[in-house]
Amino acid sequence: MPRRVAHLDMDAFYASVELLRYPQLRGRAVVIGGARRLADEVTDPARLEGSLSRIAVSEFPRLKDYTGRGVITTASYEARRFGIGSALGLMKAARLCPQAILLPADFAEYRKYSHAFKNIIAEIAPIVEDRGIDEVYIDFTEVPGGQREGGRVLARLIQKSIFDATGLTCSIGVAPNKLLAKMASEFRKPNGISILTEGDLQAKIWPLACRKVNGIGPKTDAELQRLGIQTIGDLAQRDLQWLIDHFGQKTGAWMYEAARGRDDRPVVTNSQPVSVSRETTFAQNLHAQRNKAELGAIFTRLCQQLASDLQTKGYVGKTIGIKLRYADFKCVTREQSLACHTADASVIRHAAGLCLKRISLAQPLRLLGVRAGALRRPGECVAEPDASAAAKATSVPMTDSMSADGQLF
DNA sequence: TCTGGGGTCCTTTTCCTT
DNA sequence: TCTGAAGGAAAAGGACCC
Repeated sequence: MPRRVAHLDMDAFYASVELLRYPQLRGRAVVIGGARRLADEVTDPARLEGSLSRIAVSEFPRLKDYTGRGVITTASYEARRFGIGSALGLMKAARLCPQAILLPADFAEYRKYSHAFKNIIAEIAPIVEDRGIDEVYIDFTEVPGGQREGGRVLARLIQKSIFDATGLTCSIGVAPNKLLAKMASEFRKPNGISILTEGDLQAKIWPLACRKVNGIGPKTDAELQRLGIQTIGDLAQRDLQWLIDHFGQKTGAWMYEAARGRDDRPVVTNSQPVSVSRETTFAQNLHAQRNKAELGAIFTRLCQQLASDLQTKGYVGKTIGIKLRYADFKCVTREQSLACHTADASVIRHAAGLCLKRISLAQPLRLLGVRAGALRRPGECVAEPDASAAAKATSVPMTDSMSADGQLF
């Protein structure tokens, strides 16, 4: 039986969920962004007493009225026509479409819908791989009807079931593997189905830009273009050794296979997290000396949130790291392994503090983050006889950014 | 004029041990 | 006792994705 893998992508997921809540905004340019201040305005408890659908369109905040840091998380299709899309700065977006309605992101609500649509899929086709809040891979191979019309019949059933239950639309690509299914799901958006077979490679995949391959980002694409490679077909013309010489063993070999539409990764139904982190960008840049108290409070809060996340998810971490972004956007990270796994806020705070002592804090900061890696379930944690890690944790190189009492903030 | 937050994976560098 | 090579683990950084 030929392998059939589907990639399902919800259409403008966050924006669509918001439109279910605010149907009066249908047909309007709506963007969702990191608008902390606006969260209070729109979700004002007094306002929530009435029906959300009765709030007049004129009452919603506009992009042009927003001042502050942040980027667009996502945009409705109407807003996308103005050139607005994910990761665009809010200030720039405001110039492109000042009248666009700006809503704060409500992740709790999106997660609710995410669970709902994934449960619907799992009832129809049990082998489902989670790829974030609005995407999944589905193995159609053994599912009854999964082979009919190359998978179109089953894809149609899933689309309809999701729409009937949630009012949301999605786009589905079905192909011999995940790599091609992912590309196929982009072909017809929104609410489309695309079927790809191995025979479609040259006609439908090779003319596409290399950037369409999931895994080729802006940097790799720029390098490929510099080498005269524009399309996936161009990439397929290069031999294996040439690609390895230019992009390294792993990436080169992967590109070689990808250009030929080959990908044998399975659809993985249960995956364990590798790390958990919390980070925050400050409303204004902060300075280690001038804003010591504020930074210290933020740092402690991040550690507490991280500990709480670990406990909620049922993990303990052994590697604690921090991330710092300076005003010039340069990023540094430091991490260190503990003698034993932990989900304790004070242990995390202490280890993260030691990491921080190894970084120069002369420049103003715009972001601070804390991370826990090498995760295990608490029961799996065993005491380790090796004391070297514990010893290492106390012998941290000092920098001149450390104050006399050993505390930074 | 800007550029979020939460992840994964890979490569390179550094450090430690033998 | 010192030095250097080799290998592995940990750390750092970067690319990429949603």
